[in-house]
Amino acid sequence: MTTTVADILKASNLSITDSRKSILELFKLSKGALAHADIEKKSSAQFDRVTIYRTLQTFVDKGIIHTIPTADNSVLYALCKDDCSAGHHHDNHVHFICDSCDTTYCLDHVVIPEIALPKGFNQKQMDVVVSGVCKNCEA
Amino acid sequence: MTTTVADILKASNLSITDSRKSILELFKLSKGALAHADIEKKSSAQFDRVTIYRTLQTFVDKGIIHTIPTADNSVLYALCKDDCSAGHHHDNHVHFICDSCDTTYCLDHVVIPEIALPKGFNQKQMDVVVSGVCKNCEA
DNA sequence: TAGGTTAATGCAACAAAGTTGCAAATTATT
DNA sequence: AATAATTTGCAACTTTGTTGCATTAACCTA
Repeated sequence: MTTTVADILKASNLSITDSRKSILELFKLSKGALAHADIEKKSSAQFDRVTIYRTLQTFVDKGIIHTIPTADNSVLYALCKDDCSAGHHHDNHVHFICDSCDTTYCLDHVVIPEIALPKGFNQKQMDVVVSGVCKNCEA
Repeated sequence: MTTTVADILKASNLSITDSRKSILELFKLSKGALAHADIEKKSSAQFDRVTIYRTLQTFVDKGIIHTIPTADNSVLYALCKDDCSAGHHHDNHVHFICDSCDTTYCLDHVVIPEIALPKGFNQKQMDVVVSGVCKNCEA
């Protein structure tokens, strides 16, 4: 039942390499969105900048992660959830980014009300990114 | 009721300068979102790159324009509606990005309800980005 | 499991995007 | 009109992302 990162890579016909395993592991552990900078920090100079860029791009292409655009022009990456395709459209991520410590939180329990789009607009995914000060930095 | 660009600047306590007038004029003429590059082009090397950056930043700070997230991680700027004031961006409308044509829409009339964050989380800004298929691509 | 093939990595160099300090020029104030 | 306060432009720099190519690691077949 436990899907290993290797399984995910295999399922996408990707070679199983150290960098891919590590980076994918990071996503599984953080359970939230990550910026490119986060990954560079957390993998502690283990991999080349270029490798990380290419790995992220590969994951996006294969549908393992997706990008979240934000207004401040930073890109976030998050794991695509399986139940997304299963019709269970609760892919409504709420991510909170702390301006102070730069941590990204995945606020799973925060519910977003349905949003009524104008006619003709077909919603596939919704990303909500809130920024401010988190509970740890709110001294 | 013709509000000149000078009026807008004055209302925000900004000095009336050539660059600010020209750039603000561009927004009024285009009646849509502009990228930094657009402004550099359209003002035909009239102003320094840095001046444009700073002017846009000033406008954002004063609530004259706001940034729009896009799928390809470029920043777009658009005029705020009248009820935007400095510091108090009533800019909580939804942005819709079409997966098919990559166009970003400002859905001005779709208002986002307040979202209750967990204790200790202090909200400063919120971006809601919906992606899917827009009315033009929905053939 | 050894050996050849394919794919991924790391390096270097580059390109683009954005920032900062400071002197010169412009705008506002009296 | 003269002075004070902003704003601009320049230069240098940082950050972010990209590309080509040689090296290395992963995969596949026998």
